[in-house]
Amino acid sequence: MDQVEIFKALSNKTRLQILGWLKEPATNFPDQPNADFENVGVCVGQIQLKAGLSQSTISEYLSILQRADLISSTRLGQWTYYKRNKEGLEKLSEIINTEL
Amino acid sequence: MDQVEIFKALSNKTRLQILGWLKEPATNFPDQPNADFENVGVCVGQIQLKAGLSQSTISEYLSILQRADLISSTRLGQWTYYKRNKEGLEKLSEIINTEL
DNA sequence: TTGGCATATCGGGAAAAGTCGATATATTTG
DNA sequence: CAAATATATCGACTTTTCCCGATATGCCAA
Repeated sequence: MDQVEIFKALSNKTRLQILGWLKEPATNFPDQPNADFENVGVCVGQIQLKAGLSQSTISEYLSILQRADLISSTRLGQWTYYKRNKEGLEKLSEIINTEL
Repeated sequence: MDQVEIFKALSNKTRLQILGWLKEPATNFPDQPNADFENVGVCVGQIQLKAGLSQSTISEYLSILQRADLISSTRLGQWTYYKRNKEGLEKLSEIINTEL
């Protein structure tokens, strides 16, 4: 994964917020029914609701974050759940600490 | 400083390279005459030479990095020297580790 | 198997970023 | 002070990003 793409993914207020929300899903998405935050994460609709942007925009933003390895997705039935990707964030931290 | 602006500053290959070069100035700018890397850093012309983009572009890039607190500048005579800003980078690391 | 949700993809218009050459400003030196 | 040099700023053009509505796709239930 290109480093520039990681930083581009983070260069947007809404995408940064989403990542922050997914760090504490139980706190930030108290209304998600049948939540299994640990294993699957939060579904697109809940994130969209909280972000207040269009469905297509949020779907796109989530895929940008996923391409940057910052989040990962699981499909369950008609829902796609996204969660924080610990490994990707650790790698980012590593880049900053060793290369910049 | 807005977090988004920090990540935007890093969302460009050349700017990322500059920051990397300034981490090891003695290695990356062996030709700078009268170099005082510790105290002042590297002058714009040397960075421009290495980056291979126009003078105006590099000047602008350096000011973007400075606005993001990732580097700092010192004017000495007709030269402006830029160096890595340790504190800003530590703060960035902190953001990633605690908020994302 | 059809209708209804949830999500993804597509196409586009507006805004921002990338990058340049030209010009302005500051500093040193003759 | 005038010329020379280093850097900053400006104006312009191209490319990318933002964000939307419309449409497509996938999945479930009746």
